[in-house]
Amino acid sequence: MSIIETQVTVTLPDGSKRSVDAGTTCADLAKAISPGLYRSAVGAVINGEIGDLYTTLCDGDCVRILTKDNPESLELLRHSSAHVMAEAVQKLFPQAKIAIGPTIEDGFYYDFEIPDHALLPEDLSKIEEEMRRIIKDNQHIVRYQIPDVEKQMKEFVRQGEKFKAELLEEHKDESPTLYLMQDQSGKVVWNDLCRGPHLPNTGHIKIFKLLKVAGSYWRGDEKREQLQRIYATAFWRQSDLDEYLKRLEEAERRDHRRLSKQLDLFSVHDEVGPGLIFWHPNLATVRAIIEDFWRAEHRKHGYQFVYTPHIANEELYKISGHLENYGENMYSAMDIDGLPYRAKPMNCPGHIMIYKSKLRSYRDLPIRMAELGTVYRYERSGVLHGMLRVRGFTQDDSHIFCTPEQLEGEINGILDLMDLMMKTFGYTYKAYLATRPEKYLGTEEQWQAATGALEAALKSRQLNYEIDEGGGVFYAPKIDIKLFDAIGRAWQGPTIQVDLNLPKRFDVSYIAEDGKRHQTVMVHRTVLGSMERFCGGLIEHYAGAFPTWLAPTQVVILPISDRHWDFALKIHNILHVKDIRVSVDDRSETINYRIRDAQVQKIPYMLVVGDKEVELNEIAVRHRHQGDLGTMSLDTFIKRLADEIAERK
RNA sequence: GCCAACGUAGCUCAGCGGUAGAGCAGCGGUUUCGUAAACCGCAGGUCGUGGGUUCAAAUCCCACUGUCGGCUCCA
Repeated sequence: MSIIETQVTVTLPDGSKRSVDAGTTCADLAKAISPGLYRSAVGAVINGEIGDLYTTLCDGDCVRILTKDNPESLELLRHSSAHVMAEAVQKLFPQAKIAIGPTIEDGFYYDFEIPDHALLPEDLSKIEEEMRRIIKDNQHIVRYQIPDVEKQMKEFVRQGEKFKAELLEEHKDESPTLYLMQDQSGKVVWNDLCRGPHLPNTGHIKIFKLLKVAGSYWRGDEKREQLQRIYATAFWRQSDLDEYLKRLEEAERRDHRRLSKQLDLFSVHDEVGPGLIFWHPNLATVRAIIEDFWRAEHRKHGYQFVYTPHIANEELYKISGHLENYGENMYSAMDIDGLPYRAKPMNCPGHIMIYKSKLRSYRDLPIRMAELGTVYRYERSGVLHGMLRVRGFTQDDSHIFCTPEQLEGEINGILDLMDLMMKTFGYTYKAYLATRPEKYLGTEEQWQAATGALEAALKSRQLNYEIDEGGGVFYAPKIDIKLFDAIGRAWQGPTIQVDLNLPKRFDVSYIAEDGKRHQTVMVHRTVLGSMERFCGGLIEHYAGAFPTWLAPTQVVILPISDRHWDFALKIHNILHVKDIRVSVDDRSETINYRIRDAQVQKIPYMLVVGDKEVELNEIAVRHRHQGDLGTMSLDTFIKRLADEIAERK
């Protein structure tokens, strides 16, 4: 053994340099800086990468010691918690084989194959209990570079850890490491093939919770082994966990399926089929108003409206390539006069038919065709979800036909419209530019031109965007917009695609100034997505309390007793002719009961009318959120209401 | 499609081998009320569908169907 004693120099976060003995670990460094830092240290960031606390420092390293006050340390906490969970599961279910256990946003999971047991929710508390024991043991978590990969491989095979063996085989040339769990005597009680990093010991884990069991596939591939997954989370502070659980509860409270029952919004029927939505009057009202708004804004932005058939000879989808590339999502053919017809899965071929119905000149372009087009797509039964994932839906679909020179301007126009829509509904958003994937159609120049136009438009309006390298579809680069709702959840939003495929397949062209035929540039875009998904999302975004301009019922009049009915009816009629959605609740229930009912129905305004109001010819106004607003004249109220509706608040 | 759980009155749920129960909603009365649930009564279910086990099935078993969570976040 010949350890050469030398010094290495490292840089600390404040920029200062420190000279330490070679072989010094981050832990030693922390101890040298201050005993307090050492006690609270759980890891380190070395040259920008999170690492173990016991990582040996190299000359020139930039080091920052991580404590639980650093947000990055949650990664360590959760990753180590995943190991503890896996150790607990294998202790309780010796047949369990471990797959992978990464950290994810808000927590972590671990996948297992347990041949002799299906995990039940009840098992979670048992596993938690076992985890607590492991944590109490304060096992050391030690990084161990595998000296002999072949030997370790055999060991995994002997243990039946086939997933770990497969992973080791895959990473054998990357100096693979195990993370060992050692008890206080130094005995290795558990290990996992893992690249780390991890906490120095299990004692740091205090606040964790197993959340749910779920199914998954090894490597996400449905042809491979079906695994059982446990989702869980861990935090440093109880208050953080409480807050997280509260967020989950809030999401549940806003669930559109739950609110639908309470507010009578939509239904799905076994007799009819899954994924097919029935819009009840309340939600149909909301939709109709959104559609009116949508039409008005599209008209302003130079769109023309079209309607296309819901079924078509499948020849159309052969030409478009949908049958070939999208056939799995299309419903099977029906026989009409001996010819196969299909329910339409997309609106684009139909719009192209309209475009191609006559010769187009460059002077005609751009042509912006818009349709609230209902389409039917086969979605696998397991993915259906309320209104958010369905089999029949109406897209706010548009196709823009233009010249290459017009493309950037058109993208800009779409972004304008999108921005207006999102602001109106109170969403914030973020843009992603998805570029050419590995498999693609068209030429490199076409991709460059199309992607360039998309990016130029984003840049010109100084919109913040991220590049999603290779994230485009095979026939088009695109801009995807991600929405963030009232509680910060992300939703799939508008999308803009420059199609490099259909114009060619359908020979979509125009006559240019040079008198020659040129291929038309075609852009697909949707701003709301589908009415189903958008309205479903809106329900959750607003927690069922639609803003006044959208509310199915905007005002309910509550006469105190039946001698006030005439007055109530008079108010009702005045509001009704002003196009206010108003009703009178003259049920023989107490006023408190009817107020409560209106509150639960989230009706924006309640007008209470009794002796005082009749005498003064006024109304007592109650707002669903602000409560009693006092008495005012009907004119004052109408003005307030009209302003609110005009402002779409 | 696959794995797991679930399906009882309009809604939320209890019952888990002896032939179905509550609260709310609904309907009929009484009450005529001042800012989040008045009182009394009535009615409502072939317990998702089909088959099996049993003297007896909502309850146990099988199949189907639907709902719900998950199946991308790489050792």
